[in-house]
Amino acid sequence: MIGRSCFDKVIAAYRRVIRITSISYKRSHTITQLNGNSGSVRPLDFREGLSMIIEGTKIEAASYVPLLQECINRNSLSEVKIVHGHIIKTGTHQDPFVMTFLVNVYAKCGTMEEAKRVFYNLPRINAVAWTSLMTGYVQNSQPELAIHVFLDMLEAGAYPTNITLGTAINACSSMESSKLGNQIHAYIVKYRTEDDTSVGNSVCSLYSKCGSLGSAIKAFRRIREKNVISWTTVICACGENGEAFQGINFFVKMLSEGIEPNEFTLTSILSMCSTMLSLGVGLQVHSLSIKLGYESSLRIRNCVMYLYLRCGSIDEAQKLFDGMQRVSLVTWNAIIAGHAQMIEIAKDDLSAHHRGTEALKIFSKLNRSGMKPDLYTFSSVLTVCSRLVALEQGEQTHAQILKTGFLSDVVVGTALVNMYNKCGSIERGSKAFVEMSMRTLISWTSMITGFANHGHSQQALDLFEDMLLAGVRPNQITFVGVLSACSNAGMVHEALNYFEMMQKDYKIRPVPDHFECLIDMFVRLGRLEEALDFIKKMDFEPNEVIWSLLVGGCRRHGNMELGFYAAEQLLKLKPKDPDNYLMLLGMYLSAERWEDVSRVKNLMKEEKISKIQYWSWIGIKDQVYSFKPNDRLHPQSAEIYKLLDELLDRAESLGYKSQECFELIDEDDEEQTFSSTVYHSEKLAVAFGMLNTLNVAPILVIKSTPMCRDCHNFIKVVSSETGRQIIVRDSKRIHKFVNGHCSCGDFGFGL
DNA sequence: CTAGGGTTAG
Repeated sequence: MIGRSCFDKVIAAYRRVIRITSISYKRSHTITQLNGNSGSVRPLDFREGLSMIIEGTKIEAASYVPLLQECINRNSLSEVKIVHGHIIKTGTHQDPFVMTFLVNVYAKCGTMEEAKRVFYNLPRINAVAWTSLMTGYVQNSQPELAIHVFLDMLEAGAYPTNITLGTAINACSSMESSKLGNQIHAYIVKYRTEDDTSVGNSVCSLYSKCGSLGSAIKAFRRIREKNVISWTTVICACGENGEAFQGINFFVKMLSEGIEPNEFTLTSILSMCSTMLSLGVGLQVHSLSIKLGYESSLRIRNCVMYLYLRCGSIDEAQKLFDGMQRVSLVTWNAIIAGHAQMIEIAKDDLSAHHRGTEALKIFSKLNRSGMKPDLYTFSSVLTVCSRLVALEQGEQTHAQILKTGFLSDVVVGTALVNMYNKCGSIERGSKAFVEMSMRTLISWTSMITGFANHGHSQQALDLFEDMLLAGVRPNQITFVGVLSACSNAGMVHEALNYFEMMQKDYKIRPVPDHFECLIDMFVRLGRLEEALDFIKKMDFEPNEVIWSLLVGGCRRHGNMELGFYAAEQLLKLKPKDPDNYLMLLGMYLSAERWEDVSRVKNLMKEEKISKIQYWSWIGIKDQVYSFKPNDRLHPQSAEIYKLLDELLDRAESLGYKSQECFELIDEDDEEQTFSSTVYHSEKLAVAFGMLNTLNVAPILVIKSTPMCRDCHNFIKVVSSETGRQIIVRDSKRIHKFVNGHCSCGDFGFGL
């Protein structure tokens, strides 16, 4: 980074020179045009050219250009060096045109050191050469250096062309320095080159990057002869500034004026369709791009695939992916992220789980393909691991990240912290957090929430105070973590304090999530009247979660009158969460209110509540094993039940009493019946885990519905009897069983 | 001269 005084120097120098040279634009322009004309030399085929070079045959100077161009397309620095060597051998390094082009070539290959060396050895340095070096620095994310070159150029007495000015503006755009940009723009206006197409394009882009769409559109309007780049720039400006719809309008106008979009235009429009989730428009653009001959364009294919993913048509996306012969890393990343995103919105846990394992499969395919994953890949994969509670895969990914050096990236680091926390290892999560060299709001929030979910309330609150001391401003989500920490520990006083702090000090409006934490807290403490008071105080209607918390609390604390009232409210909302139907059925059943039981069942049919699936699953190595209640399909069934019966006996001798717990069982395909069962799916999965993992390894089980009280008691005893850590993540929270205790404080199970 | 597509907390 260079200081502001340097910019002032640039401006001062620029001011000096532009006064003397303002008349000479025309002349510089001709130089460009002359250089742009490569004459009537027959272009060489790449292979032909390269073999001539290897044989040492002399080739014409102008033939080097298409040859080098092909090297760029193939992104092959080694081939560039071969050609460069030949240029020197044949004495063509005296040719200013070829050598200037070589500056571009090295810049495009990302090696600015080489580009600089060629530049300083040029036989003659003209405006095009200066501009090439500047462009190189802008492209390689060193805009400050581009401005330095600009200054050198002016001091050397060279005349900036329109393209030079445009490049200087581009450097300002990358630095997001509207100040310097404005200054240069002022001179552009003064010397009336504003209506020039390439200058105007750059100015339009500058204002878009600086966040003023209005100025960007004005700059666009002032361009006399708008080309496809001008249109693309203004369309992108709309997209970048959250006005995708306006961008589409510009696109339509562009088409009606007979300007043909190119690959850039099409990809920009397609990604805007993705953000707007307008699959229909996007597909029309896709067929337009096929008509225009871009059917095999990888970039357009990536965009269309991403469009499908965003709009939830994952199968279409997968089909497109499978049909692509050539893919880029972005293609892989998009399909992995797409599957990861589908985990959230999947209809049921089993299909969500399927999405996740699919994503991990694609990731290992990517690794086998020889392409190197990057920080985007790793962030997505870690997210998938955390959602699947796939600790082993997460550890492997962690190792791979260490090897490839992406751990220094703050997003990857945050995803890693989150993965360990979600997979039950708060120790490694907090270790990874401490080791981060930089933390964002999201990192802090993730760790606070991690502590809260693991029942480490005090640590969550301490960390929150650290965060404030570090000068990071909490947001709504941070406070959800803080309040849930208070709620889990029953810290009423602290909860109310933080709730007030959030509103008064940080001006954050409470959302339902915040109230849910508070109401949950009062309900757990059996302070049902206070919970009800709080509900009355909210400035929005109580939602499904809030009523269901109240119903659950009333059942637990035996306040049936309030319980039935809350249940009525819940029924009125026609809940979406299958767990709530289960809870209501349980309540009415134990109260022997048969009419209400059938009322709930009818509502379930009416609302098309999918069958409640009591699946549990466990991942061992790369395989995932799933279990239904009383599952006997598994090949190891005999061993599983034998171990389970042994454990039940041992537990009973220690005072564990099996309790009747109800789950809805699928007896035939049509009807769900209510029945009690000892062999709940989580018991089976835990036993299976014991049989198939090392004695020291923690057992990780996921369950699609809340754990019941019986399984919770049983697994507590098992954890102390066997000395194994057992982690069950159910649909509500994480339960970490260690030495007979659960991190949820025994308030976190279902019925 | 446009420089596009993919990531983290709930």
